[in-house]
Amino acid sequence: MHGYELHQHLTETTGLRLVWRIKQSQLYALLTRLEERGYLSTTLETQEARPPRKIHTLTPAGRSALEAWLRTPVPRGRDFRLEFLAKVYFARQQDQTTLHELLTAQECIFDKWLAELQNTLDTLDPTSYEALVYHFRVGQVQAMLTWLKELKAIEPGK
Amino acid sequence: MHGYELHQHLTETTGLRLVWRIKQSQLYALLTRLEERGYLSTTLETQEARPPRKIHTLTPAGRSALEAWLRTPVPRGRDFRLEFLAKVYFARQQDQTTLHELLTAQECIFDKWLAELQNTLDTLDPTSYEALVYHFRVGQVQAMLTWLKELKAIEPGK
DNA sequence: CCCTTATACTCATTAAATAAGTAATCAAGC
DNA sequence: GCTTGATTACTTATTTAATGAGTATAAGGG
Repeated sequence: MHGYELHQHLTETTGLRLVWRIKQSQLYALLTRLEERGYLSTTLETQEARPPRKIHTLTPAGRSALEAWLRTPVPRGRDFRLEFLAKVYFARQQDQTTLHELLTAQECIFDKWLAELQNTLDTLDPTSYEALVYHFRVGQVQAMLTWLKELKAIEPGK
Repeated sequence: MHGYELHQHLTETTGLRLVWRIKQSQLYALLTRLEERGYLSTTLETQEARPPRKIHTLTPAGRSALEAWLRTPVPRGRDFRLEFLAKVYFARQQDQTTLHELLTAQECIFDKWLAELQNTLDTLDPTSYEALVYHFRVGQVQAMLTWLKELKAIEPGK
């Protein structure tokens, strides 16, 4: 796909735009960076009377980086809203197994984190600011965990 | 306070560092920006054999901007984790009324947002990616709302 | 015929964040 | 007594992300 077309997909067609919005100029910059890093190869498709299209294709390195990325859960809660939901977007387009494994891996990470949070919360003065922050985090992680579980239940499982 | 001291407070003493971490160089940059915008006034305190301290004081404009900021709820959920929790940090140092009003205002905004989310969720194909994203958001907002309510109940409220 | 919209990409600028440095003092250790 | 390392206080350079605006051309609509 060339940059222009890709941008159209991202702003119109795709559901991905719900979680990941990018301006045109930023996308172009991103594409050249991805090429520099060897994830994309680019060929020019000249047209008469229009600027030539840069057709970008995933290199083998690019494809395997993508595959790896989309199987890896995110380490921190703050990456969930954007990055993890993007992973889910792509994982759903692969087989259901990929999605299931992603969800389970993420659940596992959050289970551990939740336990840690609960632990430190217990050590804190319940009237302190710290306690209030930890209490908030516990709530957020719990919400993410129930969402993960519900999604696993809904999806036409493996 | 001068920049160095402020940075020490932010990395050691304060509970604020739980939600808001800043590198030294970034803090200095921020302070000069705040001065440029008229929120801080700066005086030099020369010492022998040490670089002079820049003592920063809130201008009236700065103080009132702070007051306004800390009474204003955040418009979007993604600003909650960092910005809203910071507001709570400062609001707790004022009288309890300020905190209570902040919490209530935020609750009000999220109530409306939740209703909107529920509405659009109903119109969506439940197997679509969009539905899944909205479902997630509903969960997050609900978690924030219960946290807000619990905090209101706990604080020695007016 | 003029004005808008679509096509396709570029460039300049601002803003945010990190890393790394400076240069002097003081305390402690071998 | 000489080095090592921590403390004080602020600077500078570099990278990265993000925004905004701009270019040039052609097709389509009133």
